Amino acid sequence: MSMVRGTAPRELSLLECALLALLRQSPSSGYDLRRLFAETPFVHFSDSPGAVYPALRRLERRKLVSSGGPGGGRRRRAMRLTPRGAAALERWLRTPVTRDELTRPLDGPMLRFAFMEEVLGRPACLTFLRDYGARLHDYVVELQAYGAAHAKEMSLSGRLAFSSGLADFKARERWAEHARRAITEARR
Amino acid sequence: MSMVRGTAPRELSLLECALLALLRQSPSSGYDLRRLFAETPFVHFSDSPGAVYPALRRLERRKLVSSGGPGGGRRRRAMRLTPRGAAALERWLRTPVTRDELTRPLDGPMLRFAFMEEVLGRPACLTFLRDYGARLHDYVVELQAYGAAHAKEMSLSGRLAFSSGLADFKARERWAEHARRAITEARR
DNA sequence: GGATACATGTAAGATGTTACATGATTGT
DNA sequence: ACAATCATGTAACATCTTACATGTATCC
Repeated sequence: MSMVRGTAPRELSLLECALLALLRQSPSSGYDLRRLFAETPFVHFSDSPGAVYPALRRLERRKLVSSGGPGGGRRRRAMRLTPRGAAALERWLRTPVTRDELTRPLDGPMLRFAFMEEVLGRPACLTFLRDYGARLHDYVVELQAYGAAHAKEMSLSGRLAFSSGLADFKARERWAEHARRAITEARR
Repeated sequence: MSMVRGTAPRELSLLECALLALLRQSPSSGYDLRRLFAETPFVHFSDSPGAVYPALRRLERRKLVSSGGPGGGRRRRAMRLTPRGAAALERWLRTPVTRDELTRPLDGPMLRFAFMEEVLGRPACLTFLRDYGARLHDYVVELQAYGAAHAKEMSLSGRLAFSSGLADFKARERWAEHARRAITEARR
């Protein structure tokens, strides 16, 4: 029963929206998009075939993207935006920000840390923070290398979004250092 | 290779790990946990019954949590950690941080912004950033109020994790301001 | 006894994961 | 012809979402 979803202009998933945006930049095959997701540390989506190909078929079914022909066999099929797809992309981009979009679940490391003191004690927290900080540093270096190599190809807003992600990780690296001091200096 | 998922010590989901940690703090019913998720802006998981109750049943099936009796009817069933559950919690907390745990998908607003200039142009970016900044500010205020009210009940590592989340949103608010200046001052 | 809040759960559907299957193209 | 790589897709499974169904306790 119930209907509701399954009929009308069901909302697009983030992955589907990202695919629309990427296809607007240049027509691409599912394989191209998977490689992009696998190689780009920035636009981070799954490169698994079971995610990308079904998403493309959903967009095609809604006539938001299309390849030229029906594409039999297993030949490469570059998809491109249709006018309806371009309109859907614009609508999505104009969506105002809601509070719910801001709230994100804690990531794994931070969730572990939040419960760590009570279960493992402060020495374990210090060990964890040293490890976490080192990984964050590695990743910041990796991101900076990517940014240096690819900034030229990005739009201004793309570069700014990238710099926001980079700043997030740098800030968290500083936080890890701060947290170590706070734990070291805490009495009791 | 292989590993076959579906047989052995399948990995616990983040939600399941969070449930273990919360049940260690105090035995709770599914309803308690749902309310906690609904009311806490910090440990952000879904409060939907279709997520929480099945997760508890999975943990119970693995003998990581248990209520006293079989709990017939629809009476309240407070679940608590078993020794196995406590061991699983400790194992999870000791998991070292991997690179994959650091990479997170862009959230909705930032993903939209990354593609915005090319499709909608710079004036739309400025409008978006003003809106985004205002929402971020509202949320920072909300988080600070929560922190002021609940810091006393948190452990040191819990407070530090909370402060990390708060710092993330403050940093993004500053970023939005920076991005507006960068776009305003950009030539062309 | 009846309303309301408490409390647990299921059903249908969407999406994502990993592992596998298979067709097409290219280089030797 | 054969192998390697490119390219698309499916199958089985797990989890989460929304909407619904149902039982229990409490208050008047």
